[in-house]
Amino acid sequence: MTQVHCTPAQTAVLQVLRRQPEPISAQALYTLVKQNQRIGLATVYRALDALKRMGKVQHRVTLAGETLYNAVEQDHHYMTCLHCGKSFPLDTCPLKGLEFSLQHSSSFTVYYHTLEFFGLCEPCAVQNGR
Amino acid sequence: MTQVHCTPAQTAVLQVLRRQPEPISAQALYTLVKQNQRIGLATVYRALDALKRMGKVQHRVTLAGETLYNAVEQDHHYMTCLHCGKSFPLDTCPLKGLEFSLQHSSSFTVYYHTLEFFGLCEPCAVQNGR
DNA sequence: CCAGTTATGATAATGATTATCATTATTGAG
DNA sequence: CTCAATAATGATAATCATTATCATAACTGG
Repeated sequence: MTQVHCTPAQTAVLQVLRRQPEPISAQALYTLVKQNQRIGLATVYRALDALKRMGKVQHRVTLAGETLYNAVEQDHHYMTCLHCGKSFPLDTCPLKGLEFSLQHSSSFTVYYHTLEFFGLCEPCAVQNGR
Repeated sequence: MTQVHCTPAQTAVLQVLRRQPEPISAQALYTLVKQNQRIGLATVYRALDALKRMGKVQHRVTLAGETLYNAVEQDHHYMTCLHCGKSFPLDTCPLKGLEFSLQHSSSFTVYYHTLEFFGLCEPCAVQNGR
């Protein structure tokens, strides 16, 4: 059964996450939260998962296979270079303002979305013959 | 230096991938390719990476942390339930037809994008009190 | 035909995430 | 308020997809 209230750990994790200007990994978050209170790494993972299912936290996965989390309030989107791996933030979400109620079959409740563009950044494109 | 020509392994991987109706994992692809020729798992991963950098293959990561690949020709998008993990395909890409040349700073060459919606599917939403 | 370079395979190593399990906190009935 | 049942937590072992390593095979240009 999906819980309604947050556990202390979840509250702590969410609180720290909301202060981050950029999406952050579970491990990095673990380090930050631990500065203020006793908490285990597993609990951080569990909290992030629960918060995701509550629609309060969203995630994306880097090319290195690391999952990054951020509060849903900040909807981050990036262009990521397939060559050097760097990510460049977009200033707006291209989906902003579009109406998707139609698209989302009435039976699915959307909490958040992940949108990312992949390709080559200028330096890498040049360096590789065009 | 980014290569221009495909190696035999890359050609084989791409060929099999193009036959798949759905995005598939590297390991599953490995099994399929191996039915026709001698190939190593590492080579499949290397080929997929190279094909990605050539803009011929795109990827997305499941909630289970598995990376799925598909030929760029088929632009798949999904709604994924955060509770049961099932993915439901969208019939159209919401970005279709939109113009992003402005969005993509002229200096970034976009090969593909990944768009995914997360939330709760009907059954899971009901089962969890709304 | 050979030297140098690139691709490949098999397998060991990596590392983020998850499972396990004993312990602690919480909650509700009485 | 007190105890039993349930949920949460922490420490750590286990998992498993992906990557690194390294010896071998294929290819390329001269």
